[in-house]
Amino acid sequence: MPDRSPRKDAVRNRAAVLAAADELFAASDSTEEVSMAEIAAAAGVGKGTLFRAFGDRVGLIRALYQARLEPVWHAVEDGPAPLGSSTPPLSRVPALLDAVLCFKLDNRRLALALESTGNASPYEAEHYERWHTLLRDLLRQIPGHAGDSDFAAHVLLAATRADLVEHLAGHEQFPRAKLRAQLATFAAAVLGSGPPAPAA
Amino acid sequence: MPDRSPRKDAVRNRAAVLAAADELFAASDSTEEVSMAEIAAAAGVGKGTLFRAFGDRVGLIRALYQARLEPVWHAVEDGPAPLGSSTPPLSRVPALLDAVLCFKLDNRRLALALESTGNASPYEAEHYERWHTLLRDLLRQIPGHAGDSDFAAHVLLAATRADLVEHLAGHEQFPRAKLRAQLATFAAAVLGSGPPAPAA
DNA sequence: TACAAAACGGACCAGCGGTCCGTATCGTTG
DNA sequence: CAACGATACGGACCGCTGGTCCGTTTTGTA
Repeated sequence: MPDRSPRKDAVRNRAAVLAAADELFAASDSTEEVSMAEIAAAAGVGKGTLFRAFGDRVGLIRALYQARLEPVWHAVEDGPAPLGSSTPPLSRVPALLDAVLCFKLDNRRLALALESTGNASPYEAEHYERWHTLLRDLLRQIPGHAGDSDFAAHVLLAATRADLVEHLAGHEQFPRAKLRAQLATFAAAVLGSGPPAPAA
Repeated sequence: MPDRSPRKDAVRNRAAVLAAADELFAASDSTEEVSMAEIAAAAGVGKGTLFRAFGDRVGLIRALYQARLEPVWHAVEDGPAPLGSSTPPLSRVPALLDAVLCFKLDNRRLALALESTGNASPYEAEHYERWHTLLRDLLRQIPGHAGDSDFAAHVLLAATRADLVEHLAGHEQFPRAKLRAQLATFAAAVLGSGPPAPAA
């Protein structure tokens, strides 16, 4: 019996903090302006509890992010087409990119917070590595695709970066559909290294 | 006489601060760990002086960045081929991207600091807008190029983002030449032709 | 019911970016 | 050269932050 099961109040408080943080982040313009003390107060919990449960600020944000991301990952790993593994690479890649883009659109504040929290590079987070590895391996399987798949995967993912999405969708008021279409077009151009079919 | 010319000690101190900041940033792993007080001390100046000269932290970093960037801009606006405006778009675009990449490689810490300083999105900085506008207009002039030039310009620039460059060149130890070649290949694919021949 | 083990919470801390204002320097004018 | 506004200096000072500590309370088991 190496692990003890966590106590009831601990899990309740953890959930309360998660919920409070989620709400506060969603309500504020920038994540930076929500302090840990505020989150603790909103959750009806002491600061010590908050830090014991999540370690530090990034720990909290990461936990929230992972929770939101989990269903998407599930769809990618076990789900049906076009996200699931039964899809051929040439159509799965755009589907994945679209899913990532939609996720960022739906979780703007959170993604922004995670990708630009102080010092830590988003490229060292393990969820990035998962996306990158998957995408890279798919690109390798596409016959016509020239160039280095590793780098191409990085760039395609960079097209969905939270602050770029925020700039286009938020500051420049691009509608969701337009962004998705542009990303799809761009991905198509990259995938078939020759000139792509005329845009619709 | 709307402007007064600045006092001599003011300009001397400004230069001292700039030099000290430059050195400290270059010496530290992450810009975040260099405090304003340290910079002031290293420059042999009071904190007040520092803040009066640059406004705030981002002001200082931006001033440093602009100073480094100026020669590159000069080469792009008035210089000879392949960066200058006499170059045809199809070969000028890769040259510009390469110049940006090299600049980021040569100024890793600084670029990293500017692109991820706290809250401010790098997409609202005016130097970004200059690059983006130039690149977008060039893309529009390329006949075979399909898709939205505005978005494509964003993505191509995203391929040179400081933290991606840092991840690849620093953490993954990619040699400089490899990165440049990969970016060139990728850009060529986007521009609408197959893989290019040159690989110097 | 007794009693460890685990979790709580908020006073507390060091350090940050940024401000303020009494003092020192500049450079201009007679 | 003297004198005197204007300008810049510098570091004590402020509010606030993320993060820690430890006496107190809750939990669950024997």
